[in-house]
Amino acid sequence: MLSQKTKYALKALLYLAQQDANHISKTTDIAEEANIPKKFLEQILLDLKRGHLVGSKQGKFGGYYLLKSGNDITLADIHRLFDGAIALLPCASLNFYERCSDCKDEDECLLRHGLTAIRDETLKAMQGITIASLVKK
Amino acid sequence: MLSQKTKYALKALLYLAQQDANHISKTTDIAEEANIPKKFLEQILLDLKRGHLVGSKQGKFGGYYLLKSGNDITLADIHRLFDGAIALLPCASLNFYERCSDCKDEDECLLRHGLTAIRDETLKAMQGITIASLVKK
DNA sequence: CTAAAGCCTACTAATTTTATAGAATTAATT
DNA sequence: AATTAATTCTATAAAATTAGTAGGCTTTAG
Repeated sequence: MLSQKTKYALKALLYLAQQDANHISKTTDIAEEANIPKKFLEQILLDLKRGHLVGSKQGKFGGYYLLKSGNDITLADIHRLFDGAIALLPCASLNFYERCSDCKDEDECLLRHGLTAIRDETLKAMQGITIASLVKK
Repeated sequence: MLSQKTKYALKALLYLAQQDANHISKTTDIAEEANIPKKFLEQILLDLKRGHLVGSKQGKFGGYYLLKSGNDITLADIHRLFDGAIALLPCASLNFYERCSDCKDEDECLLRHGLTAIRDETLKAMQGITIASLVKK
């Protein structure tokens, strides 16, 4: 399951994607429209900024806007930014690889292979879902 | 990502699937072979029993054994038993449906549809992985 | 100078996860 | 009947994660 944070991030991105080009959205407006606690959303938008998915303008009349086209922001990107690995085990992850602490011999592990296959399929599916595709509904 | 509990459950089931027919395995043996804390494994095996995936024999020379063929135990089953929903949001779940607390109107939600599609694909993939398929490697 | 916005850090409360402990129960063997 | 070795059950605890809050700082338009 997605964390609240990831869900909120998706909702915020959907909001931004539905605005006119060059429109800048205030945190307050996104929070109200998408029903997200404002202070929590602030942090999420900052994370999205650090992830180079949105840009911001500071000061009065500032706010946030999409940096990339909605077609170029996939569910996989957002999942990785907030919830981390897409694979079911760290040892099967491309971007967040780690050994399992309890694993005696990774090459002999019966789980890894199957879970790597799952990762490939899930990843492909997640890369097929973009902010733009969600807006189109 | 899978929880430790789910991973341990998978490892325990793999162990059981590799034993001779009618063999009964002690918790201690599974724990040692699969590198799982014994007391934690006890609880997991009980959960597997309550989930009707394994059977047990009590008393001296007791232990656990698979109730179903390894072909009939899928990754989806185990995920649902320990980690719950396979869908990314509760509102997109078949077996663990719940409304999102922050959702204004579920029918209008842009997220649900895409996430339902993901669930279908992930579920299909997870149902394709069985204990038997993992053992075959 | 002021108002209104984003930026940043720290903290907190609740929940979940990952175990551990110990007693009760069951069953085979002596 | 006693012993031994196993599962079963309930409670507890420590650690990590999640979700959210608080408050001050910085930036920019007017």
